[in-house]
Amino acid sequence: MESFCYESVFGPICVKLEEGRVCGIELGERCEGTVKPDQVVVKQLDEYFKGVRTRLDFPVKVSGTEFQLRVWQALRDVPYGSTISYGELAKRLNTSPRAVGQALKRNPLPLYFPCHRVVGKSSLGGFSGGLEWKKNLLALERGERCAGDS
DNA sequence: GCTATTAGACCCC
DNA sequence: GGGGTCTAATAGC
Repeated sequence: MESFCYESVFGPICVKLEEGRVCGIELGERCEGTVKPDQVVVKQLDEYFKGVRTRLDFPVKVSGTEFQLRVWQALRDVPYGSTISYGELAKRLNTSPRAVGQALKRNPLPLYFPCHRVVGKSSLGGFSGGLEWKKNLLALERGERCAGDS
């Protein structure tokens, strides 16, 4: 498995590649970096973390059940800077909130599939890379300086 | 197949 | 706000 490390403002990110395509993103993980960082991916991440880019679009390789792919694809319809509840997303996919949560948890490509934009109805919900990331990313998209600022 | 588990939602107190 | 109950997909048996 090829990989490289990207240093974001919120912390390190390990990007995993397969056949030149992104197949995994791990937030908060610093990895060895077996290959030279992919400039296309790095540029998009730079722009995203600067708040310039609202959508990541690089070649990816995803694997999952048909249901999971449907959920992840649906995420890309959630507009930048807004959030959707698990229930609402479930309604769109004609399934249950619980199942949506299961699929999101197994999302191998956070950021690319913006699972941080999915929140619980009366709580933040969870996040695979840690809740701090979710809060930071939402703050970034809402144009705030930093999470927790008052 | 069946059972336990889960990043939710709902209702009731 | 803290318990129960329903829920659908998944992992493990």
